[in-house]
Amino acid sequence: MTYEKNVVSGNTTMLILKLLEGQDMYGYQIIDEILKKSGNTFNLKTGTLYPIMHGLEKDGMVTSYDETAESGRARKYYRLTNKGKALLLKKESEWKLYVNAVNRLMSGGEVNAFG
Amino acid sequence: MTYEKNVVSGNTTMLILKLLEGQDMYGYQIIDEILKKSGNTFNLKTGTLYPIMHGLEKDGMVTSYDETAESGRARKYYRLTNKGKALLLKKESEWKLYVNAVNRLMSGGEVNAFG
DNA sequence: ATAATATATGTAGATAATCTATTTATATTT
DNA sequence: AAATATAAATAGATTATCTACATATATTAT
Repeated sequence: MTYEKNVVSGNTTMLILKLLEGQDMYGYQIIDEILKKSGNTFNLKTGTLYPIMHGLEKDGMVTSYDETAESGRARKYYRLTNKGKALLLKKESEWKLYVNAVNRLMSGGEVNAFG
Repeated sequence: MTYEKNVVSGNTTMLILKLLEGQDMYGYQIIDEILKKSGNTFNLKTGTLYPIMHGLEKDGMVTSYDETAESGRARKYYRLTNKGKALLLKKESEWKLYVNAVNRLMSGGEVNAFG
């Protein structure tokens, strides 16, 4: 990551699921999209992404299928399942709670906007 | 943590430094304050806090001194140093960048409020 | 044509943050 | 007197991400 690893930890799966909510994608494309859409902030490594994708597939959160691009390159596309959509909702809600709690702490305990 | 560990990872040090910016505190107090001010969301464990405090002290981010409370209990208070204040600023700025990047991704890439 | 780079998927082992579980000790409550 | 709360601390486990490597094909530069 462009970031200290520790700042980032834990939300990568949520970001991946969110992208797949929009459309099916292959691994390299997910890395590119996350880099672009985050304003060059999240530079996910293949050593991080592929194991996550394999885990998501094993757990039934995504399914995969192979396709050959016009370029001739073989690509493995991932599609979000209903189970994966449910996990995304859960992770979104956890993320919101977490951000709110941090913001409360960072603004001295009152409810107000930090950032 | 009340949270999945992974959602939380990495920002505990920032929260601790932020509390110490307000006043000197001892370990157990930090855990209590973080729990309260986060709305019972961050239930930091002693096995997490004390090693972090020792690391911060070793790195010159905090200094410590012993005091005995009216209750008779021995407490080890921590005080934020200038170096620690600088680290807090850095971590705050990283946190804001991180949240902005996640929000951008979670709202489909446009700049707009998520949560 | 050949070399270098970009695309694409994958694995093994290292690093680091937090957790669980335990230890020690004193104060308070039952 | 026993149980619980406060207070500090450490050892070892778990887990997310990273670095580094491996393999293969397509594109670009020399």
